[in-house]
Amino acid sequence: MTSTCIDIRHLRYVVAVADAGGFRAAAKALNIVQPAISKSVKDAELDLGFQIFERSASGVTPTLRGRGFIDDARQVLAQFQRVIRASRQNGEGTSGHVIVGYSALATSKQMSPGLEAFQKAFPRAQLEMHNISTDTIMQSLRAGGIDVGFMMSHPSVGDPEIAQLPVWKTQIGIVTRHGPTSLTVDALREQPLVMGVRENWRPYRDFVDAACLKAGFEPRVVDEAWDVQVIFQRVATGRGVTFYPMSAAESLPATLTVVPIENFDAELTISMAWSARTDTGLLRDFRSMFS
Amino acid sequence: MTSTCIDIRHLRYVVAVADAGGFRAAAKALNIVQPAISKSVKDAELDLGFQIFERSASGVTPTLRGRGFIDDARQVLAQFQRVIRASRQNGEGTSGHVIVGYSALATSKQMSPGLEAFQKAFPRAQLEMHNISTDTIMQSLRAGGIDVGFMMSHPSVGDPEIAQLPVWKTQIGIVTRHGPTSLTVDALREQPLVMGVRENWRPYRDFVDAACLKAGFEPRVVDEAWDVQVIFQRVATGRGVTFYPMSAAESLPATLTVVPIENFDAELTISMAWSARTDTGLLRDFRSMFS
DNA sequence: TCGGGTGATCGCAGATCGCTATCATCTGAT
DNA sequence: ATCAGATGATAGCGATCTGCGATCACCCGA
Repeated sequence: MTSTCIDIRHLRYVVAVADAGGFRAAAKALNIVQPAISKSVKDAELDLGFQIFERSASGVTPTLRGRGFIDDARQVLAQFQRVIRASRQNGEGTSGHVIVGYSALATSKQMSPGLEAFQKAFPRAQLEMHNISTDTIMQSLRAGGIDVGFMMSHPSVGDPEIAQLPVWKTQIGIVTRHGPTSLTVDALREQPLVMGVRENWRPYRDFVDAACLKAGFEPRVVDEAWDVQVIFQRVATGRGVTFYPMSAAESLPATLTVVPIENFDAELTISMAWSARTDTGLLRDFRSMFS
Repeated sequence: MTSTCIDIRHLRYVVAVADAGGFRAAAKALNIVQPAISKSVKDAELDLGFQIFERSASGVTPTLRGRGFIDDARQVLAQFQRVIRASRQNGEGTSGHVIVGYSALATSKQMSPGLEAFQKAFPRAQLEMHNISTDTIMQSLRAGGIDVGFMMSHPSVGDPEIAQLPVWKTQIGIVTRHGPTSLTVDALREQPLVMGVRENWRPYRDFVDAACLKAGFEPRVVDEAWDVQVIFQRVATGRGVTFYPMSAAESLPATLTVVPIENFDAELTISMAWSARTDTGLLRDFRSMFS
């Protein structure tokens, strides 16, 4: 009877199993073999005194108590990793650490004043910016991987644990390579579109679909890409045009411009989001820069 | 060159070294040998990329960057341990966990209504009560070992990171075994006293000293004990009497009574304290039960 | 100068972790 | 009904790591 106390590794594996939905899938994600996962999870369950997962021949499902533990483990893991990361990056004499996740749609000059004000007010604090998708922002907020996110607000991203505050609004425009100064809905109707894949751009795609429906047409998507850079590249090579917030004009490649669409009602709201659970002191100071 | 990623064990050892003030002392505290500590700390420093401790022949002192890391490590460690502990104790379907530390002086019927209201409002939350000294409360609050503390408020326990809120006041009385209904200062002047050792009762001893000085005498302490139970036991065997808050009357052994002192101005304020950093959702709900 | 304190280094034994191979079981398509 | 393919569990083995003991190098104070 070796007491094998629980370890970060156990948490990592348990969370991986929960995320992957199975032992084998988790093993593949972690680049180790399945029996190692089996043993670790079993040891953890032995140490905790209860079953974390209900095993079946078609994967695993967390038990009731397991679900709570997994949520907690996510938090611990995120905090652990951020401390290591922050310490590695921290220079001499810095203190404090805020991790920001922002969707590509939120890239904008509206964000800069707040960031600069924060860095001026807290020069010893470290600000870490990550460009990630809206869905990933929500996940990371819940898990504690990021402290605050900037992204499009949308009913589908509602979550009682996550607080949101609208910070600015912007109209949707069209990104093209030859620069008209504006576009009519009729001109837009038959335009071939390049858009982000639904898997990674779900709320934005839904929003665009709704806006087009209201304008009386169905978007003709001829190409999809995972990343915003790839979308812009495709637009630049003439595959089509794409919808994009007017506020993100500055972040476009030099060869592209974003132009307004006449009589097209599509106003996007960009919100700041944070987890109600991890709302600590420095983070509150950060938020105050945007309100 | 094995990449030996940082682990909870590394954090544990680093914090232990910081607390013990040396590698050998930390080893003794952890019941392992010193070379194991040496290696772990070295591995951690290698992984982090900077020196955590400045070694000298007379012990170690944390470097500037080391201090920051140690503080963070304390938090991670505390959160880690609490998750494991909470999960082990959690019954089916509980969620949420609040750890309360309270000084012996704060034991009182004034605390109960708030606790009961909280448990009624959040029946699924787990409430963990720990009886610890005022100094330990402050340390644990900073390190994240407890969420909220009840203790005597006193200027010497001031700390910018720790928020405090007075929750009740009480006069100091005298605990004796034969029960007079009250005591005069003159009768008190020559009484032999049993008190808590300064090391563990510093703020309270300072407070009592000041009160006696104001009343015009110096307390004659004939016996000191570490624990409140031992103090009461000594009082019960007739070694002397002791000062104690009137509000804690209910927690006295049956053979002892606490009586007021005439014309003795010694009002103690009991405060609720919490860390501004770890002020999360459920904790705020807990606090609201007391204000 | 030397004893007692500090941390660092080296070699060894036991424990741990991950890998390979295999098993028991369930699911679902044929 | 059956069989291929999926699931997780188990056993044995080798590489690695952790902790132990003995020892070293150093510094401070008597």
